[in-house]
Amino acid sequence: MPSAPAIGFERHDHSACVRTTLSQAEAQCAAKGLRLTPVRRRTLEILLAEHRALGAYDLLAHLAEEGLGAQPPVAYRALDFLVKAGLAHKVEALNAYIGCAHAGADHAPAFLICRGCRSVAEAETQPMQGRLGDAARAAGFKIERTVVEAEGLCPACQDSGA
Amino acid sequence: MPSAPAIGFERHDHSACVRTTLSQAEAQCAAKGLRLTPVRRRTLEILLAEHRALGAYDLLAHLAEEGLGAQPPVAYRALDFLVKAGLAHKVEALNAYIGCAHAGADHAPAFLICRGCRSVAEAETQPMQGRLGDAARAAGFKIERTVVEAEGLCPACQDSGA
DNA sequence: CACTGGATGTTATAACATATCAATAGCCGA
DNA sequence: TCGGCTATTGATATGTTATAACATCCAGTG
Repeated sequence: MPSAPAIGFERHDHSACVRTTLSQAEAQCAAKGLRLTPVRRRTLEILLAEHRALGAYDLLAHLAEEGLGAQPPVAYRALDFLVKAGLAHKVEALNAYIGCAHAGADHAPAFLICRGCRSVAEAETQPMQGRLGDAARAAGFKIERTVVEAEGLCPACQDSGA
Repeated sequence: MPSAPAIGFERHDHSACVRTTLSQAEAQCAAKGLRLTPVRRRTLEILLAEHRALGAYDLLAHLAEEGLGAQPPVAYRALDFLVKAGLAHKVEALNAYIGCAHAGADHAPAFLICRGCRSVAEAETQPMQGRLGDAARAAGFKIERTVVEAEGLCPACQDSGA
């Protein structure tokens, strides 16, 4: 079983990881016959570049600056597309959105959310394992999607005496 | 380690479970020096009686009917109190609130959310166990609160051909 | 070309949540 | 009992997140 550790809180070369992920996204969309249109592509790029959870209206502000649309549906449509395509996720605890750090297969993400700096690290879960899976089996419940999020403090914010 | 299975999707005697939970809540508040005022008590009663996730404004409509206040802050204050006291929970995936099924100690709830009938079952998790705990330890992340929710179909809604 | 389906543009509104300030009620020590 | 503190409530306004509804455009296909 492959392990997918959080890659979240270390510094790294954003511009490189954005480029890589973006080209992977293009390849995937091409392969699946999905259209990564300018708004959608730019939306993903913004999410990846920020590397943190962004509200739909924050995103919309970015898009509006660039003449890519100024009404809420523009942002929500792009986000819906990316989420459905597995290229972004919604962080429910924040009502915010984040670019997927593991572009690729369908997966059940889990998030570590720092309340200090609002950065978010993505890990993987196995939904049917653990307590939630036990409860679902016991109840005869059929899981279609899972939300697994932890709020707390990242190492940096623990140090800076939060 | 005590097991706390979901009690969610079976029929049972609501009025009895509401009464019981409510009197437990009163006892707890008395013990901790918290004030279970009329609005708060009635809010909890409504949540327990519904036995499903209720939006803040749905709740507010109930309260308004009874002359307990008609402005949003009334509902949100009551909900905040109950959530902080561990007597209710917020279901993040629904932006909705539910009475706690295990009135009592601090706990990390997990929810099974039926998209068919919007009923919600509550189970328990152990935050630091499983993948999320692994990821947190690996990242040096300090978990303060967890959100664990599964969306899908309850047995009844699976049968009724959803 | 004409048709079809997805994507976009636009307006409006629904749904969820909080800031702020004034008034009141319960509590506790002097 | 008085005074002062704090929690609670009342009320208005506003901020934030999300979707409904409908028109238009545009690319690919028969």
